[in-house]
Amino acid sequence: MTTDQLAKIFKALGHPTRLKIVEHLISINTCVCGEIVDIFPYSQSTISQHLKHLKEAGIVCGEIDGPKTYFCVDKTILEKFKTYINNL
Amino acid sequence: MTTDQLAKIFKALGHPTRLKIVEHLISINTCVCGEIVDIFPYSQSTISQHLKHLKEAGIVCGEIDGPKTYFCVDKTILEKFKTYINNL
DNA sequence: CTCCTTTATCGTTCATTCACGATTAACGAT
DNA sequence: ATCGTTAATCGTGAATGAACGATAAAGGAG
Repeated sequence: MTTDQLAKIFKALGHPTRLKIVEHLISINTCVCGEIVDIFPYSQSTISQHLKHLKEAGIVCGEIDGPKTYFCVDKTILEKFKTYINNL
Repeated sequence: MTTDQLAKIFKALGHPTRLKIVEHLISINTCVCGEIVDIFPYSQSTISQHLKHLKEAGIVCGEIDGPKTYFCVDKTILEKFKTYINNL
């Protein structure tokens, strides 16, 4: 992983709401956008934008299934990220 | 550590230059601002701002010694940060 | 005291981010 | 074919960030 890729992940996690979204995704493994909207005091469009941000950083992936999208944390990337930090 | 504190650290590391500065500080333990300015293609004021950002996030500390300031990574905070990530 | 070095801060400009409501797109069910 | 649900995108405004040059502050050397 390049420094730029790592910095992108750090940046994506550098927002309280996005960090909490990732924590939530890890705890329940997978969920749809609507569930996250229900938990946080932000609009659907805001949550969708945060999820997009996390996806673009590569730390989260989404699978479209009909009108829903199932989001989950990319564990391969997360492990690489953890390894990087542990080597700091 | 609260989510907000953690997010601040993530955010501080979420810029390629700042991430490289932290890597450099870890590798040489401590150094002054001028050394960092010499390494990166940015002005003194820009580097100083990045260091301020890192200090405000708590991941870096600076000790004033005469006209110089010695910067280093706060290892206690770094360890707490690592622990958090490993528990993800 | 004056000069030089070192770092911090100020003020500016341009770009990006955050949050929102409104709209669009895609799909399922009736 | 239409309606309801779900999510993504568009467009906007306010706030923040990144980089710079110029200036200020603080200390050491002569």
